[in-house]
Parts: sequence; C-alpha cells; structure tokens
Amino acid sequence: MRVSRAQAEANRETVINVASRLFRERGFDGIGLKDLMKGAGLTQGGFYKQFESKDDLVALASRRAMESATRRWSSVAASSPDPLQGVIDLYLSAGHRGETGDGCPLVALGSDAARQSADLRKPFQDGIKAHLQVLEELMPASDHDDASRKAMTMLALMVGAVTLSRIVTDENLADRLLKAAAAEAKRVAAMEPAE
Amino acid sequence: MRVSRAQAEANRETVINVASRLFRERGFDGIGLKDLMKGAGLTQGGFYKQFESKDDLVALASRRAMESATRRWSSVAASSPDPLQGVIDLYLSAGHRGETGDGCPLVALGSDAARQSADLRKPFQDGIKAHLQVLEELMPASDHDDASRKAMTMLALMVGAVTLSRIVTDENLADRLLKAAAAEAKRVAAMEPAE
DNA sequence: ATTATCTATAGATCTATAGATAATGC
DNA sequence: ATTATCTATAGATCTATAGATAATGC
Repeated sequence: MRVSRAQAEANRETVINVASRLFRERGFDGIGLKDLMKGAGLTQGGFYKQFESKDDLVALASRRAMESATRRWSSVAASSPDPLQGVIDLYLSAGHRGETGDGCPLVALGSDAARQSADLRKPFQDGIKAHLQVLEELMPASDHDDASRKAMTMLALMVGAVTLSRIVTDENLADRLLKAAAAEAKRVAAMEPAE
Repeated sequence: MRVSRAQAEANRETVINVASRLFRERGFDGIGLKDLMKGAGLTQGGFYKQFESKDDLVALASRRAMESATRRWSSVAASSPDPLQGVIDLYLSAGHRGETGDGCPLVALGSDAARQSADLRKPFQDGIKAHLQVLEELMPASDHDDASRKAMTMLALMVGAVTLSRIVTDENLADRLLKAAAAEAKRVAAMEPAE
C-alpha cells in the first residue's frame, strides 16, 4: 500500500492538478473530497495525510490554476506575431468559452472566490496582479500609469465578457458578446496615449 | 398553525426575496433550505408545499434578483441628470462593491450561474438581455447595431470590474479597477458613432 | 373539510478521524 | 521502524418526505 516518497509527492501534485480542474468545473462546494481523490486514482482516507483541510487544497488548487493561466498568456504572447492581439483573440474565443475546466479561473470561479476568506482570495489576487503585469508589458502606452489603467480595463472587459457568454444559452448572443469585447479590447490597445 | 391564503402567498414571496439575497451572499450551494426558511421566519418542513425543489427556488430567486437589478438601473437612470453616467457611477461605486447581497446578481452569482442547467441559466439570460436593453436605450449611437455593441461592451466591462474588485483584498487595487472601468465606460458612451 | 405550517425522520452526502495494511527506507 | 494509503466510521449537514397540528374557508 505504501508508495515511495517520490510517488507520494507525485500523487500530491496530481491531486492539486485534478482539483484545479474539478473546482473550475463544479465550484468549490460542487465536488467532495471523495470524488477529488478518486480523480487522482486515490481514496478519500489518504487526503488528510497530504492536506490540512479542504480549504488548504482550495488555496493550493486556486494558486496552481491562476499560475497556469498566467503562464498560458505569456506563452501565447511569445508565440504570436502580435502578442497582445494573440492573448485577446485566444481569451475571447469560442474555444475558451467552452473550456470550463482548463480555462481562466477568474471566469470559472470569480464569484465563488469573492465569497471566500481573505486567505483564500490571496491566490486569486496574486494571479490578477500577474495577469495585469503581462498585459501592461504588452500594452503600447505613454507611461506606466496609462499602461496600468489600460491593463485593468482590458482584464475586466475580458473576464466579464467570457463570464456573460457562458451564462447565456443563446449561442448567437454569446458570440456577439465575445466579438464586441474583442473589438473594444483592440480599441483600448490602439488608444492614443494622450488626453 | 395554518395561515390565510393571502398570508401563505406573502410567506412564499418572503422566501423568494430572502433566497434572492442569501444565494447572492453565499452561493446556491452555500446555504441550505433550513436556513433559507429560517430567514423567512418559517421552518424547513413547509418548503415543499410552496416549492417543487431547491432548484425551483433557485430559478425563482434568480429571476427576482435579476428583475430587481434591472429595475434599479431604470430608476437610477430616470432620476439622474445624465442617465447613462448615473448607472455607470452607481454600478462601479465602492458601495456596490460592498453590497454583496443586494448588488448585481451577475457579479454575485456569475460563475455559479454558468455551471447550472439551461433551465436555471434562463433567468440570468433574460436578465442580461433586459440589462442590455436599458443600456442600449441610454446609449448615444449611430444606429441600433452600434448601440447594441456598445451596450454589450459596457455590461461586460462593468460586471468584470466589480467581480475583480470583490476578489482582491488590496482595497487600493479594488478602487483602481473600478476607476479604470468607469473611465473606459465613459469613453465607450462618448465614442464617435462612425468608423 | 381543507390546508399551511409544524415536528420528526429517512437516506444520502459531506468533512474529518481512527486504526489496519503493506510497502519503503534506514 | 516508519509511513503512504487503505477501509471503516463518526458526526454534521443536506434535500426531500411523512404525518401531526391547528387554523382557515366553505
């Protein structure tokens, strides 16, 4: 029954990865420890030797999801001829809209996150700051304040648009929400530094 | 124990109103029927004589919350010298950010809503369309398509901004997120119809 | 007589713990 | 000997139902 330390550590990582997906798909309250452990090929009883509590896993899985999302932005930017446009197009795509388990945690868990304790909101806050920094660095702007404002605007716009597009059942409306946001994001990026 | 039909109907309405607040505060999975009924001064046992299931109440409370939010927009618009600006300023205020139980259901329950069945997403979709219509009517624009695009952009921007501002614990960042979105919303409203 | 609400409870599920099991690691 | 994981279970909570109670409404 016992496994090597290396395997135990790998199992722990698997549980966190599985949780980061399943929490996004079903919400923090929408999945129990039994199913989370089963998703990693383990049983419920081993949970508390690996984690302090369910909230402990919530924090770890949230941090991992946010870090993975930030990395994804960086890598899309690095591989696009127009980096900022690449991020915008991917984020506001129908593909991302449908990708509830692997997509942006701010969309999948935004309102859940807002209800959590300060400790559990911390991983999301850190992730938001990291996302803003990626945007700022890609943003054509007159100065840092300008880039910062544009980055915040763009993140809010994109998170809101995908959230709304996932709520509506009218696919046409969902597409128009994403398209309208993409056009506006482009405008923000191209906006004259002045004024 | 039995009450009059009028009182029974009033009790039912109270339960829906209490639920529309408590669901927003704690999420659909964050509060049980016992506490929902207690919030209306009743006991759990009476629940199923008034509602078919918890999901039935979820649908009714979601619809009520969305309708109340739409009405609030209309009334703020009607009483503001600059109607559109009035809606934007109220929505992106620190007050609304703190008002988790009475504020916009799209912020309080957006990611929860996206995980529900099509039936349960319907009240949110209807509410989104109603919100867009209010914005469209207030929007200075060249034609209907233009107004429609601007309204979708603005709703996504505002929902995203308040969601993010509720997640972060850094109040300074929360304020800057709201301010950046307000400035951008103003720009969208004032945007030249052409292009 | 009807019925709105109550108390009580069934049966499922949830988080967390206890102790057994069997493999690792000294 | 230590320990990662397992089975089993405690105790709380959840949705839903059953039947009692006491007031309404014919």
